[in-house]
Amino acid sequence: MRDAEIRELPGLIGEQVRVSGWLYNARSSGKLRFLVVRDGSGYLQSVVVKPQVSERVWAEAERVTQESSLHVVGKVKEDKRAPGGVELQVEDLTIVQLCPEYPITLKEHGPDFLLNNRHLWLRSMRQHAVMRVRNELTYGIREFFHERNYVNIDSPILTPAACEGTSTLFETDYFGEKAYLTQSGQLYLEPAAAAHGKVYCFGPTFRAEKSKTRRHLMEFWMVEPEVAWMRFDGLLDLAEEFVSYLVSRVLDRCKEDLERLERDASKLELATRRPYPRIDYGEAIARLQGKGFDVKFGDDFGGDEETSLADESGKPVMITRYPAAIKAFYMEPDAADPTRALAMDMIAPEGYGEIIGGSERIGSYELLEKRIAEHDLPRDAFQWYLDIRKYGAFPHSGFGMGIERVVTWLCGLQHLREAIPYPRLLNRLYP
RNA sequence: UCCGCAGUAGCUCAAUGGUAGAGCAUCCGGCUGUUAACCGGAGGGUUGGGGGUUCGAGCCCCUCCUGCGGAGCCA
Repeated sequence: MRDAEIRELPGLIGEQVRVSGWLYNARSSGKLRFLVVRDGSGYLQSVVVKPQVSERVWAEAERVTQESSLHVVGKVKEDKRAPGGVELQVEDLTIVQLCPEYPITLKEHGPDFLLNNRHLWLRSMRQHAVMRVRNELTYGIREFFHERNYVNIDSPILTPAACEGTSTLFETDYFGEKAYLTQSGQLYLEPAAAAHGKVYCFGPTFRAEKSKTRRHLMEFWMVEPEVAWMRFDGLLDLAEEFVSYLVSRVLDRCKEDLERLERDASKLELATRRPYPRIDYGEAIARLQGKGFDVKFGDDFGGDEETSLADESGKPVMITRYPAAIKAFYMEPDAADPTRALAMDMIAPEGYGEIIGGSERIGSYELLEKRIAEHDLPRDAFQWYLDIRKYGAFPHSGFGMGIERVVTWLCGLQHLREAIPYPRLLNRLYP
């Protein structure tokens, strides 16, 4: 007899194994009991037949409750009637801990209840599938960059000042000084690009905006590549290659999870095919006006406008060359029209919104100094950032991608809060 | 911060201003192939808090609290 994970069982037909896990669900039919056991690697229908087991084992099978931890021992059997085609003919059953009435049933629950029980909700089949997709995505991100010789540079979480000066920051005490939780690693990445050429950071990001929409979290994860000598066109190519790689990878390796989530994979397959549409900001405004949206040149896009633009092709779309006035201070102006910034947003289809924001960065010391003044930013706090233009200035570009937004899109979720293990939302810091 | 919706059993939801109910979960009983199994029975309620209108309020009015969705802002 050997210990086995449920994932291995199709290769162990006829063998006697012990599986350790939790009771997902139980169904009964008189002298037959079907115990569905999950162990993290899969779900296993275990069949207990009364005349074939001891009285003790039968009694245990009758009293075991949902989410009790247990060991089941038995022979692995092929059976078309079992979900997954494999089941366990139970010979022995040991309850490790009998679980009292479990709050989360297999029926519907509301979001408030589920979020208060997030530590238990993670065990549910859908949440399990989402976390596996997230895991594949984050591993794929690191592999994508590592294979292309990027160096991972971790940016600090505690920072002395606003990175962009716009969003609200979480403030904390740093031995008597004010410190803030980072809202982007980018500014710290640019110096590292001068050291290593191609770099990326990947970590948590904090925004104290009082946003209450399905597209916002107070704490979320962002991956930010930054590349020396890369110009705007190269950035668009990189973003497109990156996203199409990740979608292909998840489609390839998370088939079962996407099926459990009832995600329509054919819609994601569109995003594996390059190129993605690239729409100039001015053209985007014109198209939206043609569809009757009340937008004018100089406006930023709302959720409905983004959805409309991305749904034209069903692929992610890149909106390029935004007016400099509505973008961040560090973005390089377009040489052909300095009122425009070499900025790009990538919008996911099906209403999932902006997943990437990026730009070519300002290369000139004088221009950056001017922009810092125009935005009323404290110059002293940015001296080190200006230094990058003082000591060997170079063109460079980068973008940031929000992990939870991508997970939400890939999994076809309704809310960003399901895409992170422990979501931090407005007025919600538990568990 | 602003706008809208909601709060009834552990959970999801019903209930014309007139005796608070159902499904699931729990407990008891039945069933040798169940697939969120099914069938029968039982227990389970300060209807979010406070105030008001009324013979009578889960329902109408005021207020506060909590949650949800959206705007703004962004990934």
